Amino acid sequence: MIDLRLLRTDPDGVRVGLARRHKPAVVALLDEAIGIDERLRELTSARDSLRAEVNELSRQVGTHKRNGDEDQAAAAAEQSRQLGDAEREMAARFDEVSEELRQLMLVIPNIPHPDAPDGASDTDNPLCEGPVMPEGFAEHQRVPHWETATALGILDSERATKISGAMFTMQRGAGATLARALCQFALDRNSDAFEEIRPPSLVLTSTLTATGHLPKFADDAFAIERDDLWCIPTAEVPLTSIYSGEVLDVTELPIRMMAFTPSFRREAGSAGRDTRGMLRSHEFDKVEILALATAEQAPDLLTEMVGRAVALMQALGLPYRVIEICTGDMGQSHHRSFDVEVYAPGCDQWLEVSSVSWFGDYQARRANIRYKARDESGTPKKGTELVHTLNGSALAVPRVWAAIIENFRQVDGSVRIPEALWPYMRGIQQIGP
RNA sequence: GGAACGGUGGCAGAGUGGACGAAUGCACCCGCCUUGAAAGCGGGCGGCCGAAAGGCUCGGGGGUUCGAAUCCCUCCCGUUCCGCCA
Repeated sequence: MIDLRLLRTDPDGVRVGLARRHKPAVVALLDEAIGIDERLRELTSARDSLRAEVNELSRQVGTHKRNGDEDQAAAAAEQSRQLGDAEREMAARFDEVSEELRQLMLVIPNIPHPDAPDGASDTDNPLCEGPVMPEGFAEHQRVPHWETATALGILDSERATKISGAMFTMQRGAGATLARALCQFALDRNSDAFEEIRPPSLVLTSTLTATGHLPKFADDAFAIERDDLWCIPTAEVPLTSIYSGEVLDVTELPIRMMAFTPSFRREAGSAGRDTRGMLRSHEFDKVEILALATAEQAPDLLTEMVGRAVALMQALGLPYRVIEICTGDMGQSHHRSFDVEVYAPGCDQWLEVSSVSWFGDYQARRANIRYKARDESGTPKKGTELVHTLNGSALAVPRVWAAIIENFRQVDGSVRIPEALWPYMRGIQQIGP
């Protein structure tokens, strides 16, 4: 959620900031929220002053009773009872308006960072690093991974569909080993700075709301309705909420965590796209890195985390590039965001293999993750501040898997395994004849 | 799933209808004392909303009452025992 106080003190600033997303509906929501908030504040003070009177009268009842003055006590009680009725009515109206405002605030997106590039859609995303299009591929690399992998017996999409329906994949033999090796590799490469976590893969509604996936994107997630649980679409979801409702000490920050988890996505809006191979599926494995930080620590962490995602692609020897996400293409919770893409010569596509984002305090406000600041002498400051959250995929398995199969396909149809993965491959350095 | 007992501030732990936003201890902060520290003494010390007055907050929600940490209902969580189970 964006800061309600900022909305009150600088509504125009917020309006200008959100307008950069190029979504007129968003600004309309904002204006609606401003109006509701004004009503809410009027109700608050009306309700509070009624409560203050009831409380004061109740105190008087006590005092009178202690003094043995029953008549006065009864009179005050009667008066208090009448005010109490009015208070209840006012409180009910407050609750109604308050919930209305909350629901609205939950769907208002984050304000883009001033340095985020302006743009209307993904075609405006500027290139930060790497080639527009890499060159020098041989004919034997121009084979889609699903053909190569099926021929090698390491991808069995047909049987995956038999088991679970469309948009599920299954790797076998060296292909399954490769998928797992990629995870192990990504975890090991980040274990210098990130605590490894194995979080739950099913979460409460409140957990999925904290990251911004609910209420707006309910259609994109798998729900287990009978038990009121959701399948996580990314490890970002459980990791972000690990410290929800807690007050951390600034000396603990930044907190860095990483996790290997399955990720479940309904892909409701993508029906019919990328239906072949491993480019898009309902379930895939991913290693995620995440940090909780102060506002001051966040920019450097963002750079570092993009660098970590890039370093993995370099170590694997895959052609990659980094693009920054423009204001019109950003996700709801994003403040600033970068994608790492690798090139897959077989299907001739840039594949998004990592998305690293800074969320400002947007998620922390939803999840209520705060910290106690300290001054120069180390004395705790009064009050608390919201942390900033950042996260990114270190490595999303299927697309990297696909890119490896295509980039390292040999003339004879076999696939060479990048040397960085050898320690995790049980001695397999090449798949195929 | 069944039963019993619990859930109070950073922690421990009192509090069974009114003077309780909450004793006491520990931790923490400021000051005095000290060469420095400890001890001692004095003071302070949760969070949220609000410009303030004031309001809210004793696991969540609802109820009884003029008034609820305290009584009632319900849900959640924890501990122990039983059942079941990988």
